[in-house]
Amino acid sequence: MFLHENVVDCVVLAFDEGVLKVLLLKWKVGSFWSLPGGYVMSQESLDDAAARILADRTGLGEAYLEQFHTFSDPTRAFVSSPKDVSTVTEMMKELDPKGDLGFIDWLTKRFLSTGYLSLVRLSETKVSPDFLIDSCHWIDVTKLPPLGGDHDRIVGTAVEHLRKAIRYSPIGLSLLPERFLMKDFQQMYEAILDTSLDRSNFQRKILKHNILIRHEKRMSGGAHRAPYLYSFDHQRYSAKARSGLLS
Amino acid sequence: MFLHENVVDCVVLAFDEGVLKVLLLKWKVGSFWSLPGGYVMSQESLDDAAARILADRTGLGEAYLEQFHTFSDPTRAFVSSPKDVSTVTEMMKELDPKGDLGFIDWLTKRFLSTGYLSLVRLSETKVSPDFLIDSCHWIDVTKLPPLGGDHDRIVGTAVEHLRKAIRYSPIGLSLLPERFLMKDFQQMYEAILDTSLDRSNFQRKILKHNILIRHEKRMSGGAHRAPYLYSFDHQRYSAKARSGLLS
DNA sequence: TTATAATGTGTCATATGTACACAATAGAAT
DNA sequence: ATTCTATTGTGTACATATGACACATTATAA
Repeated sequence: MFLHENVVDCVVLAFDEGVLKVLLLKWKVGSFWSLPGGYVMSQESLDDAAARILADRTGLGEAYLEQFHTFSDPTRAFVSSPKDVSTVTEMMKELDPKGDLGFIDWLTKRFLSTGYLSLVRLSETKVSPDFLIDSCHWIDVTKLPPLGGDHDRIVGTAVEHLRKAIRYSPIGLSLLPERFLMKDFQQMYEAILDTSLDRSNFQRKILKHNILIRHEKRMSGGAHRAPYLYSFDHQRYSAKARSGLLS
Repeated sequence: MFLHENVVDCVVLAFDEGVLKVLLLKWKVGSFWSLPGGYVMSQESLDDAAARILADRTGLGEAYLEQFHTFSDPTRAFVSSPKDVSTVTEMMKELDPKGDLGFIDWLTKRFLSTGYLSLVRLSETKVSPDFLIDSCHWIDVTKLPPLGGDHDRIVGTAVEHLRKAIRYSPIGLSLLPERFLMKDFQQMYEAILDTSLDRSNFQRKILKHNILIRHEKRMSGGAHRAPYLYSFDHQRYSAKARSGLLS
């Protein structure tokens, strides 16, 4: 009846140097930037497609991964301006002389794109380019380069979704290592909520939930009192009524 | 490359007799129950498709309408059991002797279905069946009949979404008439959150936000003090930092 | 005129939020 | 060794929010 092409685009976020960073791909053709994405195959669920695409690009077998929105603007082709189309057409002659890939179609068609939010630990990823992708970069979400299509809007929606979701569950922990400092924990919340929080009140509030395990101190952090390391008590959290850690 | 069939399913909710009700369709064929839904056309956005389907079924030109999830389980065909398929096959001979509609395919294929939540005023809707639909009913969301495919899960996800969304914005007002009683307002929140709230504290909390306009009293409500009517002050709400009305 | 029942507002104990103060301490500086 | 420094952990005091309930108000029914 009405046939559509469905893709999945992954907004892969990591917490690095105190800021939220998103994994972006720089294309060989035209130096376009995009999110990691790909087709949804015939008998594949969206979740499976997203997991496959994430795994292919980052090497991660398990990671926080959640659908947040499906984008469908009929004008949302990845490349739209006539100038860009001709640039791409030219460059494609090198990469695909026989035109087997139908690459132009691919870049200029409208797709239904389902966005997935993934939260990862930067250190656990092994990102890799491929024959279409020149390089992979972790970019501060507040300093995005011009992205193809509506990918900038997709990133924005993903961050907005994260901001809401973090009130209902401690998913932010997916961004931190197994053992972390209270300072890191706080900075992670501050980066996501784009606000500053009172250090001592934050600490008291989080600890009162009783779902963090206090471990040994981390020494050699400088000429001052050494902070404790903490980890998340999954069991204790599951036992309680699930909720967010802030407000 | 990979072609899919995309549909939109609308979870249309109304507040009636103190409970949340969802608009369900009873099919002529097989007496199946389903949500109102339909195809996404070639150059149509999902939002447009949802608005079209809602308008066709309820007559509503404007209504609260928001996408909440895309369902894609490969096994999510509307009719799956062999028994149901044969029942439908038989009954289809009457409705569609020449097989023009491809109705069996339609019921047994997997679709990508994007769920939309709509909040309406029951009194403003004019629901209408059609040549495939026997009748339309408003059903208590906590007392659903067996629905085709995963439509029960879609309703559940929609209500869950509403429960979260209502914390961020006063969308619940879309369920109430222009002027309403504080009691209705409270019952609406209670129905959505599935909890009971203290009457006097609720009233004080809501009024403190200063976004309700107090009008005349509603007389003839019974042998007791008459309550005020209220309406929502959109301007004042827009001027403030947008947020939910409950904590 | 009185009774009734739902409504609007008051009160108080408790919990939570917020802004600081202050003490503790690991390592650097002397 | 001793002192200094910067960060961390905890304390305190005040404002505000929440929750449970009391009480006064009042439109209609009896």
